[in-house]
Amino acid sequence: MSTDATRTEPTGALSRRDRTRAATVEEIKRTALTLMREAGTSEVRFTEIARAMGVTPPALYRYFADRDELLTALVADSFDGLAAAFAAAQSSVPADDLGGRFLAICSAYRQWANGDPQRFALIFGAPLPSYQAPVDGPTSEAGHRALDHLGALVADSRRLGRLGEPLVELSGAAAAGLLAKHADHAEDDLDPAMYQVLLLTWSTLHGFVSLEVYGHFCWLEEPARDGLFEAQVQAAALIAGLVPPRRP
Amino acid sequence: MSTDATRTEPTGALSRRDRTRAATVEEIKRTALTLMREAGTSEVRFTEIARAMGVTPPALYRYFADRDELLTALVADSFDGLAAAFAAAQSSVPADDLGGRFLAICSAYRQWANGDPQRFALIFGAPLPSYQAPVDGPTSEAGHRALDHLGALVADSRRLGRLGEPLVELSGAAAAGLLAKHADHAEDDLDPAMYQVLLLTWSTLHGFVSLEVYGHFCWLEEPARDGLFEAQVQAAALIAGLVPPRRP
DNA sequence: TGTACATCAGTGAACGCGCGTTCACTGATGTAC
DNA sequence: TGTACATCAGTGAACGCGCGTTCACTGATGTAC
Repeated sequence: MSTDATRTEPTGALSRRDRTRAATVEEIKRTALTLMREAGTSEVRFTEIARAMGVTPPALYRYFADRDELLTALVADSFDGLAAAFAAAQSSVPADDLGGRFLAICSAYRQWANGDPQRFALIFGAPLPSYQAPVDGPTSEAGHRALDHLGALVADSRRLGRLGEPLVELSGAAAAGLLAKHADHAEDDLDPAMYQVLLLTWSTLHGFVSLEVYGHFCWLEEPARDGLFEAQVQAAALIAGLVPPRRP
Repeated sequence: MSTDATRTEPTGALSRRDRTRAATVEEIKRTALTLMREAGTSEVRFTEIARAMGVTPPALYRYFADRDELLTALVADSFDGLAAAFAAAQSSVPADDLGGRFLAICSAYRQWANGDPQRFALIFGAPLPSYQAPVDGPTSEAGHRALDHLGALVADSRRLGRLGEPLVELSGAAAAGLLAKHADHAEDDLDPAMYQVLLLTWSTLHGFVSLEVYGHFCWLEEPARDGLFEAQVQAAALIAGLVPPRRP
C-alpha cells in the first residue's frame, strides 16, 4: 500500500504530494536567501518571505514550525552546498594531478562563496546569535567541510612522494597544540606538521575569498581579479609545499 | 566669551556640558557595541541600548537623530580605531627594522580585530544593508585603512634595497588591471607588482584573522594559536619578498 | 555674590506599525472501497 | 468507474508585543547682568 506511490512515481519513493511539498520547502529557503541578499543576513522576516512568495504568513507554518527552524535548515543547506561544490570540483580532475586538484578545490571555494554569498556569510561570517556551531572537533563544522578535501589532497600528495617541505617551520607551541588536538581526531592520516600546513593554506585561501565576497575587491575588474586569485592560489600552494619554490 | 570655558577647562576648548555630552555619546556607542556582541551586528535596538544604560529611549534622540546616524558613527569609529591601532603598532618599532614593523602591523590587525569583533565585522564583514562603502578608490575604505601602513612598509623596504623578489609572479591580466587602476591613484610610490604583493599579503593576513575572529579557530588553545599566527605572518612575509626564502 | 533667564538632559505618555504566531475555516487533492 | 471520506495547503481575522519615534513636560545646569 505504501509503495503504491513508488510504482506510479519512480522519483525516489515520494508521493506527488510529498514532492510538491518538498518543492515548496525549497522555494521558501530560496526566497529567504534572496531576501537576505537585500536586507542582511539576520533580517529574515517570516512575513516578508510569505509576501515575496505571494502567500499569507501562516502558510509557512505548514513547513517550518518556527523562524528558527528555517534558519537551522538554511545553515544545514549551506554546509551541504559547500561539500557538494568541493565534491564536484574534485570529480573532474584525475586524482594524480595534484596541482589541478588544488586549483579545483580553491576555485570551488571561491565560486561557491561568490555564487552564494548569504550562505557563505551564514557559516563563515559573524556567528548568528544562538547559532554558533558546536565546538567538538578540531575545527568548527564549517571548517571541517572546507578542510576535508584539502586534507585528502595533502595526504595523497605525500603518499605519492610529491609533498615538498612547507615554506614555514612549525613553531614549538603550535606543534604541541596541534599534536594534542590531533590525538582526539586521528581519523585522517595527517601529522601535526601537515595539519598546520593545511590550516595555513585554508586561511590564505579564505582571506582572498572573504574579502572578495564582501566586496573589498570590487574595484578590480574581472580579468585582473582572476589573475590575483591565481597568484593567491599559487602562493598558498607554495606555503603548503605542494609546489616547489621557483629558485631551488 | 567663548573662550571662558577654555580658561577654566583646558581640556580641548570644550565646556563642561560639552564634555559630559561627549562622554554620553561614547557611552551610547560603547553600549551599542556590547549589545551587538550578544545579539548580532544588525540588531542594534535603540530601545535596548537605552534600557542597558538605565535611560528611557527618547533620551537617545538628544544625541543621535536616528538609529541610522548611530550606525554611521559606529562605522566611522571602526575606521578610526583600526587606523589608530596601526599607528600605535608602528610607533614602537624603529623604521629600519622591517621585519619588526611587519610583525607589528600584522599583530595590530589581529589584536584590534579580536579586541573589537563587532567593529571588525562592521567594516570587513557582510555589508550592512544601505551601508556598503562608496567605491571610489582602488579599495574600499576599510581596505585603505588596512593597506596604507602595509604599503608604506613595502615602499620603505624597496627604498632600503631590502625587498626581495616576490614568490609569485604577476599574471598578465592582473598586471594590466592593477596598472590601469594604479594610474588613477599614483599617490603612493608602488608599482603594480608591489601593489599585487601588497594585496596578497593583506588577504593572507585577513584570512587568519577573520577565521579567528569568527570563532573557527576556537578549538586551538592559546599558545598554539599564537604559533600558528606567527607561521602565517612568516608565510605572508615570504610571499611578499620581505624576507628571503629559507633555502637560497 | 545674587537674582532672572536660557539652555539642555531626561521623562513618561502616546502613536502607528509590522512582526511572529494562533486559530477556526474553506477548498482542493489524494485514498478506500 | 464512482462515491464517501481523510488529509493537507492555504486563508483571513485576530492576538500580544516591542519597536522607532513624537511630543509636551520637569529639573537641573549653566549664563548674563
